[in-house]
Amino acid sequence: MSLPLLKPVVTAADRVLQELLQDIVNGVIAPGSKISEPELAKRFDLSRAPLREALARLERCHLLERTPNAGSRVVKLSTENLLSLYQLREELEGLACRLAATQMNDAEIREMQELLDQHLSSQRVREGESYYQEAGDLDFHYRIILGSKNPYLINILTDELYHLMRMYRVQLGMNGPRVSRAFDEHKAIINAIANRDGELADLLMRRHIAASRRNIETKLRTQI
Amino acid sequence: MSLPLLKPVVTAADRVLQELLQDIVNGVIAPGSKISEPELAKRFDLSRAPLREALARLERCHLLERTPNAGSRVVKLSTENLLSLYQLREELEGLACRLAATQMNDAEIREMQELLDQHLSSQRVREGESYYQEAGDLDFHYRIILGSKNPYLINILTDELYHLMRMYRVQLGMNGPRVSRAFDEHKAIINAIANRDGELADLLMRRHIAASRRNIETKLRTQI
DNA sequence: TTTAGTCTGATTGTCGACAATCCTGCCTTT
DNA sequence: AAAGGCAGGATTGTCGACAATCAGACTAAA
Repeated sequence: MSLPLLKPVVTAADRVLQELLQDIVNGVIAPGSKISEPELAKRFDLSRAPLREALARLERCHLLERTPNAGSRVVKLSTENLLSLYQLREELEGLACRLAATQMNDAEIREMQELLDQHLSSQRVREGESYYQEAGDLDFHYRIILGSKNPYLINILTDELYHLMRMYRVQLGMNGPRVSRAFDEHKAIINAIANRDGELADLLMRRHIAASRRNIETKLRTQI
Repeated sequence: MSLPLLKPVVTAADRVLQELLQDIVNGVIAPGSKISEPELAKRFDLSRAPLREALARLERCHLLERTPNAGSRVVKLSTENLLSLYQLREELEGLACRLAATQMNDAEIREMQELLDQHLSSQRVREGESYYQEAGDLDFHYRIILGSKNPYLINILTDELYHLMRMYRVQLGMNGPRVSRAFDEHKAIINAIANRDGELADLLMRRHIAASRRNIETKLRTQI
């Protein structure tokens, strides 16, 4: 269940980035709250230089908003932005599917099919255990994105939009059902890719994401 | 002919960012060459802190590649990457058109139509003067992107991919013809948006960008 | 009472120096 | 002669302090 989404951690800025990322995505640092550089520097016991480096990268992920001479704030979640995010995702992941249908080799496709079967069985065993389901879904999307072999597309989806989407899912409590549905949809998408039918894979992925969007939208309507 | 693509310049990091951006896009700093932080700091007469801030932003634009403890290099131009870039652009600007067709208000659309007429007449006067043509094209695309009203889409196209595309255009000498063609295509796209026909605007924009890609591809084949 | 201005405190931006890491060339060893 | 290890030098990452800027409270005038 390896999600190599995390960049290599070698520098101090990398470490504090990981911690901040987790805290923001999980809502430990509340949306809309102000970021105090001196305070965080003290908390992580390092100077402001690597901290600022980390903040810059968080801004790149749309998790922070920085204004010159005024500091950083954690982004606020809104229905409008969620909609904008999903509009983009439908388009980009659809494109990823179309490209993956021609760019992935047979071994990669077979590996994904096996992976999906694994997820299915493990999911049946641990009914309702949402972590694995979540990780499985992420892994599925992640592999298709990589399969597109388009470096800019990969960068946008896995580096710049991914964590913001996670933030929405986590903070709106998206552990819920829609499990078996999602598995079937994943299976259909992989089959289309295995048949080298990029058009169909594109269409199915758009529907899959649209369904996910509607799911999260209803959740959002009842919560906020 | 205002292209408000440049963020407000208030800090020292902003200034050096602008200079570096220009030098990299124009090839003054050669593609593939290594960036020396001490050297640049001396050249711009400031410390390494704001310089590193600028480098981080250039990395975000895909103009630099940084590896931990090894420094930064200017990206190299390649046919594969150019293709990947245009694949993304077709998809994203197509989406921008579809959204703009419903999101732009009548005043914004009328303004764009007038702007296009201005460009056409000024272009007829200054035949072959490529700067205005270039600026006109950029302005056209820019306004449609903004018209989508999707903040993430806007950020990706105007902040993260825009300068890299400029780099390809400049360094491959894309001043050339394809002027009148482009104007007609622009006109058709705006008309589709004015008719609130997002599907058509999407299609036309994809074709427009595909034509531009083929144009730049032949240029690239003869040059490299 | 409202508004404009000022002053203070805190925060961000920048600086120069130190520590840690990596690359290069040379030397040793097989 | 080739491969591996070992300094030496240079570069990047990090630190603590200073300067510039901003937010908010307070005062004073209309």
